[in-house]
Amino acid sequence: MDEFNALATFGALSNVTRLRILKYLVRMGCNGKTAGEIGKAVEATPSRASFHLATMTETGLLVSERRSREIFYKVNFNSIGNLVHYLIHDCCKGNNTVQSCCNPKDNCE
Amino acid sequence: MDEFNALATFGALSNVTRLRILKYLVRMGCNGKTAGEIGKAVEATPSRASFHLATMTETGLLVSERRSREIFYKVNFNSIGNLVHYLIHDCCKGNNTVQSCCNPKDNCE
DNA sequence: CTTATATTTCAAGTTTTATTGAAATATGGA
DNA sequence: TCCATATTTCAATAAAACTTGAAATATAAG
Repeated sequence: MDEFNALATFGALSNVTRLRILKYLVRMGCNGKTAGEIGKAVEATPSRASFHLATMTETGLLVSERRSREIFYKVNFNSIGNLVHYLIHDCCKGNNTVQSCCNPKDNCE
Repeated sequence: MDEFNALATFGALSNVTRLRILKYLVRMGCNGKTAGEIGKAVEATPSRASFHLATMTETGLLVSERRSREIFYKVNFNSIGNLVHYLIHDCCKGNNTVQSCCNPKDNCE
């Protein structure tokens, strides 16, 4: 992941509707859910849901697939993993676990 | 970390100036750097640097300390760790390493 | 007390992002 | 073909975030 994609992905995660879409889709599992179902779940109008789903798909957080008239969206876990890796690599100098990153012993005080 | 703080922290990381401030301060180590040095490093005017440093400090990403006329800022690694934990907990159902989160085997395909 | 340095705060303007509702596109069935 | 459903796209507006430069605050030194 490069800086441009990291910025876009952090931006995608910084909106409450999109963060709730992500949480909903994580719960809903591997088949994904339709744009309509997602919109209802997060209480967004169709066009608003579509707008946020497009943003999340552009950054790579979600992947979409049309099945007949419906479009299914699901989480791209690799994208989340890549973001975490980017954050840990750049912010914790290569330590690659949450534990070593967050250990107070490593935090200068 | 709650949803509100996660949103604010993702927002703090979604701006290129702030992301570069974070990277700079990670490199610069535990004593921190002054607002002036940080501003020069990321090519921001004093007021712009101050604005972004305030945003980052409010979310908990940075901590500040005045020493005489200067204000030193440094990274709060716990904040980054908490954010990663929030992301992994909510997005990967409790698996707490990057590896298990991102393993394609767990990704339904 | 005055001046200089470091930083923040404020108000104004600009840019970006988000919302809304209507219209357009895509698919499937009668 | 015509109609219904699902979703997206578009244009207009609204809201939030960012930038700028000037003024204010805080600290220190002469």
